Amino acid sequence: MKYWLMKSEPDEVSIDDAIREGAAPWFGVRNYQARNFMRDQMEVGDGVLFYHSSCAEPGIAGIAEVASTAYPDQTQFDAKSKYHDPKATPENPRWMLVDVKGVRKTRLLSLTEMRTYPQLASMVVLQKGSRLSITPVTAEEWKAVLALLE
DNA sequence: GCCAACGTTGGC
DNA sequence: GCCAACGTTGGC
Repeated sequence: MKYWLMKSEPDEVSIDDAIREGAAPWFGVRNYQARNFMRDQMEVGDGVLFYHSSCAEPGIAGIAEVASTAYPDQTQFDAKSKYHDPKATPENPRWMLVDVKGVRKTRLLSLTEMRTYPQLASMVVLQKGSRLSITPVTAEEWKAVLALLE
């Protein structure tokens, strides 16, 4: 059992969407580090901090969980998709994803608030210049975040 | 819209 | 393999 923080633009998929839709493919990741986390490390049941990015109030907006192991992201094969990758083929997929299921909405733990807590200072998402859309969260960080969301 | 930080591409 | 140019992310 591992823990993760996953960024989503609420204009695309918000925590409300994720809860309403249930398990849904986390498509569109086009970064190798983030892909490798999904492909190599994620397991069904892993905890996810659902983070809203590129919006008025960026921060953790809810809890989700990993709902599948990794499989190919179908949007890479779709010439009409903005996530199309001409170098990917079904025989040789480049991009993998997992299904993610929204569990519950929480209060918004904003990025600025997160920065005020020493117990969260180690989180990858808070590091200078960090822009990875999927980052590992330690058990200690997970517990600390959940305590703040009570 | 700006821009710092970082990732990717491609010529050499 | 180096690295300049370019593209993207994402907070502000």
